[in-house]
Amino acid sequence: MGVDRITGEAQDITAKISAHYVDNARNLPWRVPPKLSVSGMLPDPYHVWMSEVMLQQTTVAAVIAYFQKFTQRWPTVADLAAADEADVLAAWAGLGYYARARNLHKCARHVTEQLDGMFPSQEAELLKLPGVGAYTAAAIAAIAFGQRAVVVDANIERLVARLFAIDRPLPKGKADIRMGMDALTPKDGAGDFAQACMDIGASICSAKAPKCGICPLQEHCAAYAAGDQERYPVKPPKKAKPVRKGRFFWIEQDEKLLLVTRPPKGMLGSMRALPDDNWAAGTDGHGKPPLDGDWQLHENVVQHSFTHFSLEVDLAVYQSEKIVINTGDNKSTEVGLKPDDMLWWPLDGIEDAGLPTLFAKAVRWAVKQKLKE
DNA sequence: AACACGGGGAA
DNA sequence: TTCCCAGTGTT
Repeated sequence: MGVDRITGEAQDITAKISAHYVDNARNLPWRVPPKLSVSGMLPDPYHVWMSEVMLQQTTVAAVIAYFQKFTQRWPTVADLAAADEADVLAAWAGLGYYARARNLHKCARHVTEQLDGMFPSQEAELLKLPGVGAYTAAAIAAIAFGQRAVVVDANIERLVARLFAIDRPLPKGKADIRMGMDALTPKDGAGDFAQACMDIGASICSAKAPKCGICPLQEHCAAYAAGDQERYPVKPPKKAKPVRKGRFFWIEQDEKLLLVTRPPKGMLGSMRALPDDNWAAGTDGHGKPPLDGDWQLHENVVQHSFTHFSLEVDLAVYQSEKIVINTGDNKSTEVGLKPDDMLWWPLDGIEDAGLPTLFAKAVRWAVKQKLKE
């Protein structure tokens, strides 16, 4: 069953999606409500860009608080460009996929310094910006600039795959899905139309237990007609997730905790962290502490799941009285700690250090242990 | 084309 | 547990 089966109904489907949006749009902080949107009002491109980047592989519920925090702290793209990268990354901590935050800051500087603070309005130009891919470029062009662009995110992927019963598995099936969305996308109001589709995808055409009974597109849906809704979109089988072991090192002195800044690329790149045994390199960590002394080992205090592996974490606590770390020169110490990347953070305000969740979990465990003693 | 890249919520 | 989420960049 192909897209062509349904093209005759395309305008009908489009009209029903648009109509549904008028009364059922989610009220989201980066959005212009449909009532205002019809009179031509467009949202701030900075807000659209910020929200779209945050929403990449991330649920709306998780994004809202971060969006509020970022736009209050950095109201314009120039403000964000003027910020230190470390502050932006710390503010992003907990949201995940930290390359997004590095690219966000890089993009803000590019737009501010090279583009006079104006985001491009054309999809092809948007696509050149760091952290802006096919989806985000189309979304910004349509939502912030009123361009006709074919927007395909996970919601729309699912909605269209079901509507047309697209059998070719992803990622190849993405081309069919895109064609279907192209056939539906109106010349005017593509931004609201995309958001309308996403809302239906999120609240009706959900991944599990879709609410076909209240779906305005029920009579047009090929998957529903076949009683096969949950089969779409067809995806390839998933790979098994290996389990890896790693160790964090707790070094405390004068009520301050030793943190490091991680290397700028790869896992949790450029984020502040506890010193560890290099578990991120692709295998189990080596387990060796970064300096000589007495260590108390606590096994398996944290479990954490990443996209492609799970991690079991031990925490080794430094017990020796006085810590001797030569920070006088700029060489790597024998133990693998680079003075430039080290910082002592008051335990008191450790929640402000901007630690990714993995390390925040270990800190919470350690603080809790200490209270019990 | 396949893989790396976080974290939380839902069932 | 497993699956999924307003994907992008690298190899």
